Amino acid sequence: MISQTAEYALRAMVFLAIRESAATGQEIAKATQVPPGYLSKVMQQLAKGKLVKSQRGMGGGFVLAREPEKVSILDIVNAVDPIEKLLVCPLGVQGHGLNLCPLHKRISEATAQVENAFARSTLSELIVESKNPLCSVPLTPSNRA
Amino acid sequence: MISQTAEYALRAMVFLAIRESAATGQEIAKATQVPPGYLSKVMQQLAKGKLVKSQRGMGGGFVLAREPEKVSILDIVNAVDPIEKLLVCPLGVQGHGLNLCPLHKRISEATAQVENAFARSTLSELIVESKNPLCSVPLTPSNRA
DNA sequence: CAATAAATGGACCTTTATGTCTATAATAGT
DNA sequence: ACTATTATAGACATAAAGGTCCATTTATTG
Repeated sequence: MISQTAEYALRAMVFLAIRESAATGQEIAKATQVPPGYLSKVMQQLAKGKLVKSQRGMGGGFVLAREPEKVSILDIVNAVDPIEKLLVCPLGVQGHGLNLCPLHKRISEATAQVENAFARSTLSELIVESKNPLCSVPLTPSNRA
Repeated sequence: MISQTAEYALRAMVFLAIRESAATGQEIAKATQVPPGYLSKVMQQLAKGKLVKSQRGMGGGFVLAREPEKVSILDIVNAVDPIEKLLVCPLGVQGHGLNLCPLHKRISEATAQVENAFARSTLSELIVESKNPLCSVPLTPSNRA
């Protein structure tokens, strides 16, 4: 459904939202169980997508760039791994602009459904909704603010 | 949304449904614009999934194993590339059996939506619904029955 | 039986996604 | 100014998906 990379990005964002203060890559990686080296790549993409702000040096790390209410799941997924849209017929056939054949219309509709669902969910919903945000990632002394 | 392989499988099945008689791998590959060598792999998977019947030798090829009304898009996708279900928390956390955290619940729900949408569409719908099935794949002399 | 036409199975190659490692650049504290 | 800490960038490695090729098997026809 979504790529591994998108999963990682979502976990990291949820973690930052829970935490409400800067966290280093190491901390995020540990808490979210993402390979540290790879996480840094993902965080870079999130930074480029203006979803987090990064700060180097001591006391630095990553912080959300916006309120959790204003970040959708779709924003996050798109930042690292844009959902491809299928606006063009995968066969080489020209001439039916947006008039996709029934097969591709079905696929396109399913994609749109997912996009809408993801666009409607905000980061804030993901943390207030349960006592178990992020599958109970523990806020240990090392990753608590 | 769906893998390349699943796309290929769907195209091949639509083609067979339109055609209503046996077609060889070559014919299907040409009509659906799938690399012939790869298509044969895909067809094998469809055969193992009992969606098509295969026949070797002269006059052989592939035929649908069931009426197009009784084959769903989901059947086809599952035959070649099962949608992974996310029933287990991707973090290592034990203990919340089906009680996924909000994040994973969202992803899981989106997956379920797509599955339902695909389960509801049948192959027959894909061919009767328009004059342009399969993005106007032409039935040339070489691929017509 | 021989020849041809097809699918099957397996080995192999290529590309993309995922993951690792290291050197560099920026920042803060001393 | 120096050192420690942190993100950044890029090279590299591994795994998975996509794709090619060929020998083998099964079937049909003459």
